[in-house]
Amino acid sequence: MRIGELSERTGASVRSLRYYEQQGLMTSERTPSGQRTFHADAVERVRLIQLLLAAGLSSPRILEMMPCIHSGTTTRAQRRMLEGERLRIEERIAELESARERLSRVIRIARERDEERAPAA
Amino acid sequence: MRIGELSERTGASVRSLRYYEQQGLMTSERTPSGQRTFHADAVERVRLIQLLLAAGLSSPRILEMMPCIHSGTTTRAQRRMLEGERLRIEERIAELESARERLSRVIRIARERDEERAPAA
DNA sequence: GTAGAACCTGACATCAATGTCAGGGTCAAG
DNA sequence: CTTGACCCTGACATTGATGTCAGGTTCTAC
Repeated sequence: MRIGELSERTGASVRSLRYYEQQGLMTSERTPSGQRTFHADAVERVRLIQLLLAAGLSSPRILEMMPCIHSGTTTRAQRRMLEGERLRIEERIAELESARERLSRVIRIARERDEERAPAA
Repeated sequence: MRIGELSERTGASVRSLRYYEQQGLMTSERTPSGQRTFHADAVERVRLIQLLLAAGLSSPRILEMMPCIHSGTTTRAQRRMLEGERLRIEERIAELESARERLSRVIRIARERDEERAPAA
C-alpha cells in the first residue's frame, strides 16, 4: 500500500510515517518512480511505534528495542534497558494517578457543595 | 522564605518558581529591594502545581482551576473543565498501561528464553 | 568594607515529534 | 492531454516548561 493508505489505516499522519522511516523504525520499498510501498504488516508496526511513542519512549529507544520485540532474544544490557523503561512508565502512571485523585477530590467536593444548594433527591 | 529555600524545599528550580509566578500560579511579596518572599504555604502550592504540570495540564489550565481547588465552589463550566481534564488523565493512564503491558510481555518472553538457555532451578 | 553567595530581569536555547509550506514529480480517470 | 489527487524532498515553525547566560543588585559573614 502507499503512504496515504497506511496513514488512514493507522491514524498516523503522512508526515509522521516518513519521520518513523527516517528514524529507522520502519522500512519501505520504493516504486521505480520513488514512491514508498508498505507491506500489510506495516500497519501493526506503526501501531506499536505509536504506542511506545505515546508512552514517552524516544525513537532511538524504540529503535533499540525493536529487535528484542521481534526476536524475543535480549542481551543483559537490553533486558536492563527494557526494565528501566517499564519502570519509568510505572512511575509516570503513579504520577498521573496521584493527579487524578487530586482532581477527583476537587470534583467530589464541588459536587457536594452543589447538592447542598440544589438537593438532588 | 526566599526563592532559593523554596526551591530546595520543593525540588522546583528557581527558574521554574519564577515562571510559575509569571504565569499567575503563585504570588509573592517583595522586600524593599525587590527580592521575592514566600509564605510557608507556598511549599504546598508549588507541589500542587508540579503535580498538575506533571499530569500534562497547561499552566493556564492550572490557573483556571486554582479557585476551584481553594474555594471548592465551581460553575457548571468549571465542573465540565475539571471532568474533562480528569478524563484526559485517565486516557493517558490507559495508554501508559497498555504500553507497560506490551513491554512486560517482551520482558517475560526474553526471560523465558534466557531460562531455557540457563535453567534457574 | 569586602568576598562570595544569593537574588533580580531579560533574552536566547533546548527537546522531539509533528505541522506546514514550497516546488516539483506521478498516476488514474475523463 | 488535462485535471485533481497523491506522492516526493527539504526546510522552517511550533509547543511549553525549563536551562542557561549576561549584566547587575543585595545580602551575609568575616
